[in-house]
Amino acid sequence: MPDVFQALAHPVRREVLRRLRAGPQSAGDLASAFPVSGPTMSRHFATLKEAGLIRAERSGTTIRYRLNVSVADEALAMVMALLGRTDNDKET
Amino acid sequence: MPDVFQALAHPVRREVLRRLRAGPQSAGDLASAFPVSGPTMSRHFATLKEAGLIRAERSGTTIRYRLNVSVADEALAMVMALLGRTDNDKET
DNA sequence: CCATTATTTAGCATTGACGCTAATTAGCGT
DNA sequence: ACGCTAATTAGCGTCAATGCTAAATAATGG
Repeated sequence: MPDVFQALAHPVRREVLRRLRAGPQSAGDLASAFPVSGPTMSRHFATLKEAGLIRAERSGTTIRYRLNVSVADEALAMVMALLGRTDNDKET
Repeated sequence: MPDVFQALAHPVRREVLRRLRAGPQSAGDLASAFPVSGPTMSRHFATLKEAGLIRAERSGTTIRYRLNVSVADEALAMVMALLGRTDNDKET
């Protein structure tokens, strides 16, 4: 799984993930919500896909993307392990 | 707050954060734990500092870094908002 | 098979990240 | 002031990420 953190590093990709939390969406619909070209969006999808965060599913001519919940959960667990509290500190 | 996600995107910086969870540590001690030059480490510290994730504190000639718990908590909350479950899905 | 729509891949330019060595700043002891 | 140690800033390569337009692939309908 090629670096989930790298995939999260770009605002467009984060927004894609946020939109996919509401449910699956086609590449086209997703792409039209951003001020970048289709090919560029396609590359962002590929990055998210390689990180395992989303999955593609063909439906005729359109491709529907959806959040890969298990990997998202793993990523969240990693971040918690990294930044989460352990009752070692006590300040702002 | 200059992109926390960008700061988390590099493995060395993540490891630094992980080490700082155990408590404050000097720049030198921290740096000697990684196979990169001091100046490079210094830049990583700067990135983490700009993201607000760590704080510097001079102690004589040495500089001690420590996790900024409040920002770490905020970052964690952001990731949870991004990837956390909402009871909308039901699969692997 | 050709046209059309949806999406990705190819190719290219620009920008930013990363890492190095050399030089600089900062503090302390003599 | 000088020298020493700790750390950062400056300057410079190199490589990866981002974004574009143009071309290719995939699926469907006539």
